[in-house]
Amino acid sequence: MKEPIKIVLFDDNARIRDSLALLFSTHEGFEWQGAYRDATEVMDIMDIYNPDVVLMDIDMPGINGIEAVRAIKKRYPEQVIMMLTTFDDNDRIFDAICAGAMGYIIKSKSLAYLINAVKEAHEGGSPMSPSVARKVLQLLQQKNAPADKEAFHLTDREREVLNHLVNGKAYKMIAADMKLSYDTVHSHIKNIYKKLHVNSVGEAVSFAIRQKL
Amino acid sequence: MKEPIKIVLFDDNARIRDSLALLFSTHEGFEWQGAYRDATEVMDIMDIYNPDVVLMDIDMPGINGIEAVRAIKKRYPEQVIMMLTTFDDNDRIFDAICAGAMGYIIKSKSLAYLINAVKEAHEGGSPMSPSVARKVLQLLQQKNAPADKEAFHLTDREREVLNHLVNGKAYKMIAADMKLSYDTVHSHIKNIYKKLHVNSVGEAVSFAIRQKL
DNA sequence: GATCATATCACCAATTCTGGTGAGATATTG
DNA sequence: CAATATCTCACCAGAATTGGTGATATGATC
Repeated sequence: MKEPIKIVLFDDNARIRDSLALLFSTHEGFEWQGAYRDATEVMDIMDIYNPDVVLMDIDMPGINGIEAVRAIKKRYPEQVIMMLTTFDDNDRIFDAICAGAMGYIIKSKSLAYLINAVKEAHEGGSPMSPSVARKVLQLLQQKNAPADKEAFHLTDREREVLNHLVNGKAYKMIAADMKLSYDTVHSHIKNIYKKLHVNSVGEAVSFAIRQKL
Repeated sequence: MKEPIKIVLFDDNARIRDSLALLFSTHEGFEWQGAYRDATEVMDIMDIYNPDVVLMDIDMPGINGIEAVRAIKKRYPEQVIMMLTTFDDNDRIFDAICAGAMGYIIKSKSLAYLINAVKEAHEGGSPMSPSVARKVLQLLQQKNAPADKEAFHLTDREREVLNHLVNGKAYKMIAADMKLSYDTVHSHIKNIYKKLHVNSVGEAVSFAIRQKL
C-alpha cells in the first residue's frame, strides 16, 4: 500500500483554496494538509506538516511565492515545490526556477491535469505547462548560444592565448605553458587586442567570457 | 476549418515509423508527410515538404538527430522540432535543446500523449516529459546559482570596485567613476586580491564572473 | 612566383599594476 | 570606552602590461 502524497497549498484566492481542498481531500492517494492565504508562516507550517509537495501561488500579499520558495529551499533543499500561477510571465518563471521550484503549471489546466502533475512532481519529474516549457527552453538556448568562432577573426593560436588569459594566467605562464617566448605571447595578445578592440587583460577577459569565446 | 498539422518523422526504428504513420495518417487534424530511416537527406525533405512539426529520433545511423536539428534550424530558424527518444540522457537533452529542439518527449509515453504533444508544439508550447523537464530545470538552476554574496567577505565597496574591474575598467577610470583617489582604488583592489586569493586583474575578473559575484 | 595570413621572435619606452607599509576618519559592537 | 571593521588616502619600488617598430619562416592561395 502506497503512502498518500501529503500536500499543502499557499494561495490568496479563496476559490482556488476551496476547490483544491475538495479535489485533493477526496482523491485517493493524497493527504490534504491545508491551504493558507499567505506565506507569512510558511516555515512553521513546513516544520509542522513536512509535506511531500508544496503548491505555491506567486502573487500573494505579504511574502510573495518566490521568496517563500527560497526560504523553504534554504531549510529543506530537497522539498518539492510546484508553482501555480494564472499567467505565464517570463521573469517570474525565471525567478521561480532559480529559487528552486520544481514544477510550474498554469491554473487554467484541468483538475485531472493537476492531479497528474502533482503525482509526477512527487515521483521526481517536473511538470510544466508547454507554454512555460517553451520559455524555459528559450532561456537555456539564449544562455548557451554557441560562440561565433569565426567572428573577430581570431586565429587558433590567438584563441588559445586568450583562453589562458581568461584563466588568469600571466604572459610568463602562458609562454611557459605554450612553450613560446614571452615576446611571442606578447605579440599574440597585441593582435587579440586589436581584433577585439580592447586594451587590457581585464577587458579582454570579460569580453571573451561574455561572448563565450 | 483548421489546416491539418503537417508532420515528418526521422527514426531508424521501423516499428516506430510504422506505428506513428498509422497514428497520424488516420488521426483527424494531421497530415502525415512520411517517415525516414535516417537524416542524410533531411534538408531536401524539408525543402520539399515544409512540415509544421518535425519528429526527430536522436540515435540514427549517418547524421545523428542533433546534427540534423542544427542543420534544419540554420536554414529554418522557426521550424518546430520535437525530439523523440527512448531514454532521458542528460547530455543529449542538453545538446538537443542548444541545437534548437522545441520539445523532448520519451517514446514510452502513450500515443494519445504524443498526439497532444504535437498539437501543443505546433501551438507554440514545448511539451516535455516531466523527467526531462526536471533535468532542464536543474541545468538552469545550476547555471544561475545565486552569488554567495557573503562568501569571501567582500565589502560593498570592494564588490563595487570588482564590478568595475569585470567591466574592463582601469584603476584610473574606476577612481574617476567612483570619485576616489587612485590609491584608494588601489587599496580596495589589494584587499580584494587577498580575499579572493588572486593577484592580477585577469584572475580576479575570471574568478568573479565564474562565481557570479 | 608573388602575395597573404599566420606564427614565431626581439627591442624599447611609457604606462599600469602589484605589494608593501602606514595612517586618519567613521561607524558598529561588545 | 575599547576593539573592530570599513573607507579613505599616500608613497615607494619592483614587476607586468601595453603599444610601437621591426624581422624571419612557413604554408596556402591566386
